[in-house]
Amino acid sequence: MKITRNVSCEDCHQKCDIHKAMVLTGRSFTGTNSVQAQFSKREKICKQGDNVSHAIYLVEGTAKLFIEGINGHNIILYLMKPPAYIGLLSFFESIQYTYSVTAIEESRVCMVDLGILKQLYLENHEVLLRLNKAFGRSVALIMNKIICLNQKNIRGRIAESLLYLAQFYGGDRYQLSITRKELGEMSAISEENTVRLLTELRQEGIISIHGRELTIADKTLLRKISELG
Amino acid sequence: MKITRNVSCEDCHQKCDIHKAMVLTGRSFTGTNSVQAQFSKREKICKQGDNVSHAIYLVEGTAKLFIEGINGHNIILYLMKPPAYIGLLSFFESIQYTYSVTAIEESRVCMVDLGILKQLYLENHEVLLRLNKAFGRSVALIMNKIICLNQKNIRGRIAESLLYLAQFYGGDRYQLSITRKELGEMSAISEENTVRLLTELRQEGIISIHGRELTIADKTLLRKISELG
DNA sequence: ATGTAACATTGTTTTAGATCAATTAATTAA
DNA sequence: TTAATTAATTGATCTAAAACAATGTTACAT
Repeated sequence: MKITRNVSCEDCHQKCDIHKAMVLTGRSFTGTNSVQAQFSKREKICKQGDNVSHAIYLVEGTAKLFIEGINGHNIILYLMKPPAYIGLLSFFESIQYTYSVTAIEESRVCMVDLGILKQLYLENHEVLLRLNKAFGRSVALIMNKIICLNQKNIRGRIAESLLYLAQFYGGDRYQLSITRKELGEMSAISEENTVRLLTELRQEGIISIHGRELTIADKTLLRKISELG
Repeated sequence: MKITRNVSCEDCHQKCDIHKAMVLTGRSFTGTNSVQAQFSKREKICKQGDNVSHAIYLVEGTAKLFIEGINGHNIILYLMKPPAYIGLLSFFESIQYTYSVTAIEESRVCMVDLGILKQLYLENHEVLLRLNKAFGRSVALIMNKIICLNQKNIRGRIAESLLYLAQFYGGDRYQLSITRKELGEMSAISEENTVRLLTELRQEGIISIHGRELTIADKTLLRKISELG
């Protein structure tokens, strides 16, 4: 982590939700102690078990949100791109993070003091409502993940992950920013089986793949596989 | 389901969060269309996929919240006892329930029109904050569930479920209100293996069990099993 | 009381998917 | 430019836990 700037939001040209709320309530930006930090690939932005001290907002780059399990066995719940709250799920009840976030591309985040955010939503429930919605979206993703991981076989799970990525990257042809191992961690599949499944899907003409570039050739069929497992 | 009363909250002697908020904002109770309903054992209170039209509040009894998976394979996320919001996780973002809730004991719920709740939190962010906290608690449970189901072996999973139940019932000796099958659905274990594991734990002197009455004899060891799998 | 349906138990078989092992390819750093 | 990591691939083996099967038990309705 490298602190890029120690600035008030005034000087920031990323107009995030929190900034908007501050303008709306006519609050002063001085003394907000907002910090912008840079994270390089593979660097941890927040760690499961650590105290939640700031609301972290992803401003640039890509990151993965995952649970650290026993003997280094992780589960990636979802990927994130800006704008996105990072320190969100742990916000209202937990004091410690229940998950970790790691940059998978060079990323920039903004860290806002929790106290300020709390004062803010006391004055303006719009902030709270917006936080809530983001919250709700995360939960929907997680609920879906539970079903997927526990009800589908590995074929269905990887199909679902590939469809998720298409949505995430915004197209049926995308450059994977995650490794095979990480793709496995998204789907609770071992690295080896992840590779085997990709090969299988390629041989069946459902996807085509060259290194990290992946194209979904037959989306209908991939959806079917995702549904039926 | 049997509608017990079609009353405004004035006549209700269960002073729930929503009621408190209404008093606080000085709102009228007439025309709130709140409905109280009775559900018998095994009856569904809300169903995955159905539209969310009311905030449902558990007033009496016990219920299980679960995801309905493929070929009748359910996952119970947690149990609920009053006071608890039932139609909560789907509240802010989803229009359809992402889960089902079934009474496992004779239960009574209160159904409050969503529109009213929305008006209410616009006027009083305390409601929203309280909803949020309940929300956060649920998420914490769910996050934990994901780890458990994917990182632990069946022995660790059932140990965790038994510890959860001790907490839920409020003691190390409790009358199981769920069947073996349901205990399995809490832990993603087949009914048969659930029985086998219970027998195993009994033979090891870690629990003692007579029909539906279960006593945790060695909590320390059970915790160890839950941790190490 | 008696039959029916829901629940519990135990043994056997099967299999999906992990783990192990070994090799090749691609990045990254020096 | 070449070591040194890190990532990808393929085959062989192993095993945890599901599925199958059969039987006993309890609870509930008529």
